[in-house]
Amino acid sequence: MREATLLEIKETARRHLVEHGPAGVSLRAVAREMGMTAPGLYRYVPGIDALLVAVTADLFDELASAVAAADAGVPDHDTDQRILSSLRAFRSWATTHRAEFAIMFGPRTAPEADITPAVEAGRRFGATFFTLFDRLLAERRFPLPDDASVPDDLARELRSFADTCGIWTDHIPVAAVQVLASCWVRLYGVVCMEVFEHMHFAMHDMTPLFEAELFDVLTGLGVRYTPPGDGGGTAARPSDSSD
Amino acid sequence: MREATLLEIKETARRHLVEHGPAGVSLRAVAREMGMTAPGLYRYVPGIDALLVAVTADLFDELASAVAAADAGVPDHDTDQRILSSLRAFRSWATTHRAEFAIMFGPRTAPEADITPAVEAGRRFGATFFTLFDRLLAERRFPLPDDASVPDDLARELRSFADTCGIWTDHIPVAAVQVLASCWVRLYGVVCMEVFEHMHFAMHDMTPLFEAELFDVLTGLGVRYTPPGDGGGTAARPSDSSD
DNA sequence: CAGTGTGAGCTAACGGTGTTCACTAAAGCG
DNA sequence: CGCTTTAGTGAACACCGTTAGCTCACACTG
Repeated sequence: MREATLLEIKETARRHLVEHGPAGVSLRAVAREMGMTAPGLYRYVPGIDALLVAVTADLFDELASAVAAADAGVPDHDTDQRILSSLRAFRSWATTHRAEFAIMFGPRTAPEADITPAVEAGRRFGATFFTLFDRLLAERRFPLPDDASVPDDLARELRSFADTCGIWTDHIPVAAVQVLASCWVRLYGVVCMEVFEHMHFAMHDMTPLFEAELFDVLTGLGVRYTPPGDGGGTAARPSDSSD
Repeated sequence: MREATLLEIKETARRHLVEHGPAGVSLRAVAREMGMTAPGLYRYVPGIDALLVAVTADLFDELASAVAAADAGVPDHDTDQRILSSLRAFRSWATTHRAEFAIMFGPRTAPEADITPAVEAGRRFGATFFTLFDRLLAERRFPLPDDASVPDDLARELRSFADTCGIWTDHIPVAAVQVLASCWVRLYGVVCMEVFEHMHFAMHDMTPLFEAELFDVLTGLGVRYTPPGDGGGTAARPSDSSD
């Protein structure tokens, strides 16, 4: 009953989000479309900001599901392909859900205090990759730099990060956490760039650049890269199969 | 006369931007603060969107100036330090001008057609780094991968990118452009992450992570990294001087 | 069954927004 | 002086978020 209405509110808001952009989501419009009036929505949601946060949280779960589905779509033992598939699913979801991605990964507007549901969902999303990375670590795919080579202040921050994200710091060296952070920053950067269209004036298709970054990142991680449509035979550089 | 008024409008808008966030910029408020009424502003600016775009364009110029100043602050011949200083200036400006950075590098809201002044200014900003990178290239600091190793589709996009940005494609191999793009994506990613505070729940000071990325990127470019406060003596890893 | 809550949803209102239109007043110019 | 251009205003329209007070239907209780 009540749950269903809240769900419908969020769904309507999300539709408005994709159709009119983040600024186009308004309580009044959502209410109108549901055959209600704006004040009625206050029975379900404490305000427009909270509604956006709730929608954002749901989106993180949806993205996590999409990534998990891609992960589950390849044989369990094939770690390489699982990672490849998961990361491509992340980008694919991002590029096909630009407005959603914008409110999830774009600049924050609300004060940090009241976005906890969203960061909670974001953490669940991150966990998808953490477990895959953990497996990579267990398989000792790449030479891990010595923990002593990571400076004290960075180590402190990385430990804090790992703790908060539920990575077992006693099992995993800080150097590994740094590698993880570095890889994530790289992929986040290229996807942000693409979705926010900051290169659109100069580069119309960002796929090759993303694939190149993916190749570099994964190679550095000891993971075998295979080009997008490939069944997994040749470990060539991105799109080299066309040469 | 007229120029001055437009300038005052943009300055007022910018102040509102930093004080109340991107959504807090309103024509009415700007006009009120200037002792005018909102419709009067339409003599100078075709609407709120265009005002934001104009402000964004100015911000790119300001950021470019800040970077250029940092660049000019070190001896001309010291390419390493110039790059280091420029990139740190970029991050420094970003972190001290979060709201401004958000509308410059965050998700786009206006259709691409009418943001040309901003992308024009953005290109001027990029040029600062292009010339430094060009110099690095001329000094043959790092082994350049073979052009044949970059896939066709990526090469096409990179050439388009280089052309639009005014990099002489006949002088510079595509592989170099790829290296440049990769480096930029990395630094953009880490700074975005910091300014948008996507890790703030888990990592409170992003300086060490940025410096670590800077170290990695520059090392890969054959540039000698020196820790922030350092005069330039030891080429240690970030913050290692404290050990 | 009568009475009493309780909660969903409404109307009205306040203050804010972007934008348009018709208008005034002043300045420049032949 | 008369005319044109231009800066700026006031009123209006259509939105927005949010609050306060209200109605009405349902459920529960004596």
